[in-house]
Amino acid sequence: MANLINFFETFMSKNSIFKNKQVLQSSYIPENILHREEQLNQIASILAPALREDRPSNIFIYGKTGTGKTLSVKYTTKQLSRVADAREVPLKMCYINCKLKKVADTEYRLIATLSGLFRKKVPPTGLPTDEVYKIFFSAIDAEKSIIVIILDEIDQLVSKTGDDVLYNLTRINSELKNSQISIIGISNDLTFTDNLDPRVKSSLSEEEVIFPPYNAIQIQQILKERGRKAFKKGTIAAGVIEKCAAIAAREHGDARRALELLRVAGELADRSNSKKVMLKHLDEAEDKIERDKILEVVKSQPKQYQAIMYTLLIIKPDKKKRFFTGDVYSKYMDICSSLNLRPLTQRRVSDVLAEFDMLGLIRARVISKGRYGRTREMSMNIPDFLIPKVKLILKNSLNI
DNA sequence: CGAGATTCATGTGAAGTATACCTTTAGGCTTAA
DNA sequence: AAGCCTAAAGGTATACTTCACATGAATCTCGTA
Repeated sequence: MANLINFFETFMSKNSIFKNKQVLQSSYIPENILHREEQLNQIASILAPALREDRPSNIFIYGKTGTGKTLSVKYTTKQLSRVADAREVPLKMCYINCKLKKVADTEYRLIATLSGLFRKKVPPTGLPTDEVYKIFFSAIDAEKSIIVIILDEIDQLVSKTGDDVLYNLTRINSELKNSQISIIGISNDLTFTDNLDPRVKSSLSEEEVIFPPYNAIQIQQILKERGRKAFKKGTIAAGVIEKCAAIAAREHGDARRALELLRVAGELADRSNSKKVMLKHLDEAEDKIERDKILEVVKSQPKQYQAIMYTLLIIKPDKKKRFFTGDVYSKYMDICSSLNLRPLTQRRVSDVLAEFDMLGLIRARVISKGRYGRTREMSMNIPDFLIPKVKLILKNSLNI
């Protein structure tokens, strides 16, 4: 006990190198956004008519991850609704991330969570989908207002459930008496619109905004700006920002990654009682981020998925080695029987493996081996140094 | 020797099933007049 | 008689299974040079 009190005391008296760590969190919205003037202006001028209670055009936004799409949209809509509030213009913004499982990854759930934002609770299952539409419909049409629905990572939704949802959403306007909705779709898949129903495509992308990647210099400026607010003066060693930017620029100019890197490096520096963020902290941070991300994904998988993941690790944890669906499935059957777990069918396992590919846990592609059939060729995408740790987690969670 | 047919192992789409959950309805019980 | 609670009935979404067909290049077959 005494030890811990001591620990907390020193923790508090020890001065952190952070001034305000929040600034580096990905949820943080700075008051001025660098290098996105053009995009911000575009979005703002498209949305501005909302203040005169006209329906703004639908917007389709694309650009790779970490190019500031979400940030810019949130920033604009936040300012816009501030003005709207001041002038008592009825304007409502709904931000939804379609990637989140159990939140908005099916048509039903999307409309359900949307209704939830209007204080109309919808049960997680049981209602017919059109019933949910009706609930949503009456919720938004209850009083006159302009509603902007922001669908982040919209490509995820469509690839899983098709574009009917979008069609229904864009069509809903003609039925509404009081309100009008417009949709902002955000996607980081540039080819996303290609497989879209032409009607949906044309109405969703009445306006388009493109976010190009940042270059290394721009990322540096962003990092400096945020670093200045986040860290106390003189706590960043020379070259740290530069290296951080270089690492991120290597990955198509992903600013989110750069900021995360800087934050985690700072945390590591703090923890090791260092007075400055050093270059070595960056290296450590890179590992830690990757590790945490993967461990997080693995931990949050359902049991069956974990069993399959475990099978993959047993088969060949080597990054280079290739393996096929057949190998995986037969081994998986073994593991299931030794675990007393009812095995899924091969059909299902095939889908799960495809999902692992999407999650980046494995790399997979479908190949034909000619006379020897056709299969999914896979290789592990989890770095070697993490394998034992992942294995341990799975063992724990599967009671092995 | 080369064009076309064959073959294998599994991908993939569609339809069916089990489960968990929702609303509605009918019956049974209580309560108040 | 009206009100309230409970359990059964009837309905849905979702995760998974079952069924059946699609794939595509290595290999085989067979006619031809």
